[in-house]
Amino acid sequence: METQTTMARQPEHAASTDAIRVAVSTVIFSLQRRSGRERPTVVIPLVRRTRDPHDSRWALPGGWLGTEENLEVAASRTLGETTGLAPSFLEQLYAFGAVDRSPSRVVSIVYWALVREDVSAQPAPQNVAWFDATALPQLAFDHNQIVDYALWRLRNKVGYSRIAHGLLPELFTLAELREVYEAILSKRLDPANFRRQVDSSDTLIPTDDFRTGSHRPARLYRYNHDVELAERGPLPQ
Amino acid sequence: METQTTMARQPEHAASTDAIRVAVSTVIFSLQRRSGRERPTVVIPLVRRTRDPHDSRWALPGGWLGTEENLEVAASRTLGETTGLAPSFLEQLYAFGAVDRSPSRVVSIVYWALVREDVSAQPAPQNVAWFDATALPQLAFDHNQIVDYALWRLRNKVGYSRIAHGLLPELFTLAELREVYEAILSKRLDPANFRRQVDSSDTLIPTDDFRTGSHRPARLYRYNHDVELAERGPLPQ
DNA sequence: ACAAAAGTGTTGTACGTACACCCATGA
DNA sequence: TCATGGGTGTACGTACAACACTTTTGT
Repeated sequence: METQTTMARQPEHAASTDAIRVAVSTVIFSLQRRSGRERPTVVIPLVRRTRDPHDSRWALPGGWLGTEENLEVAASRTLGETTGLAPSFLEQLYAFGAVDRSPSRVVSIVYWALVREDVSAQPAPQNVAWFDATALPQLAFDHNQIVDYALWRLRNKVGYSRIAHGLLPELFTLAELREVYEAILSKRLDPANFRRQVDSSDTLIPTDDFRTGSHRPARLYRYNHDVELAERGPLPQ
Repeated sequence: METQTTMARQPEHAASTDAIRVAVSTVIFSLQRRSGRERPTVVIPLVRRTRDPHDSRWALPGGWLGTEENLEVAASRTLGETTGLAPSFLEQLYAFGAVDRSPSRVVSIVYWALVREDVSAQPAPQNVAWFDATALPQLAFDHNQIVDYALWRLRNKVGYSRIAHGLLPELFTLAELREVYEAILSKRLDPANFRRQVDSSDTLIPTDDFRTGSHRPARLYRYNHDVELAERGPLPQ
């Protein structure tokens, strides 16, 4: 039979794969506030391309997978090269491999990450700029679709995990945490109910410090690192 | 600066990727009942390898990604070669790319699929056998971990989507549908509450036929194809 | 008539939402 | 003292689990 002969051919001979290359890219989410106390915006860093195809278009940070490099390591590497710091969250998003997504055949393993708010305030390297994630220009390749999908995952995950903490610095007020949720979900949340929800979930440790501002001081909280930002299931590593 | 030069190198020159090959594999779930009216078991088909590495071990169906072949097409192809039929559900699971998962460097894009119960009752091709998904032997490569992850996704998704319908034939009783949930989740469900839950969700169309057996006949239902088995988000295609 | 599955009704608890209300501070 | 955000109390509605109960068949 033809069938099982074909199937038994697992990874030991490389028939006609010569032209397929593997890249790793990362959608990196962070927060920015225009002026000091404004509501935050979800932003992502993009890299301006300096060659064809799509010369001078903005693209996701990424690069070729190294022969001796694990996928997640490659994602961390490009992430570090772009933001200069380590992410508070990093997860595989999807593998994009449509034949026509690039002139040559490229399969892109895309990751998505969160970096804390203070990080994206650092000066960005040349050719790197931060954009409002909901108002992007036309990007290179299929990167607009990729960002849309990453945003969808972010919004989803915010609903059933504590992932939003990954965008905040060590200490934060409940209002600041709520504003993160509001920025991601694009809707206002009831402060009273929000408070009860989060502090009935054992993820916050109250401190004795307060953020003093224009009104009644707000208590500062710290994230309880005993609970994971998000359950990842039985994935290796 | 070194940084942006590195990052701007997107997919136009193929430095040191020669040794990385791309495979596509699929975890295929179906149901089997030992005798006619027994409780169903979740089963998956495996292929016995006939070469090194891992000669004679069981492995997931899969093969090399064709140069002109989209990822999902490759998954469908290997799925058809194994089961002989089309899946009722097919979704990307994860990209596995650890350096040490195979003697040579292989990145496997893994899909998972559901095929209806009646399909897996057909005689399997030579070298293909169906196994209880919760009691597998030691498989080739990292395939045990992959199946564990696929099972986790299946159990998760069963909680928030109508995916279980994808394992049943066109017509089924509520008890049969409930048994699918019970087999996947490994726990018993209250028949009364289960009934209300599913038929308040607009996914079932009652027919005028009944399944007659040893007791009171049960109404047969049909799946309402207007509602998707599972929401996939803004993914391309 | 009886066993067993099909199918209905009822109740309690948990949780999210809406919103009224008090508290503490800067200006 | 007033405006405003911080923080508490309470009431309502929906969703789900538990379980008692009725219906309908085969034997």
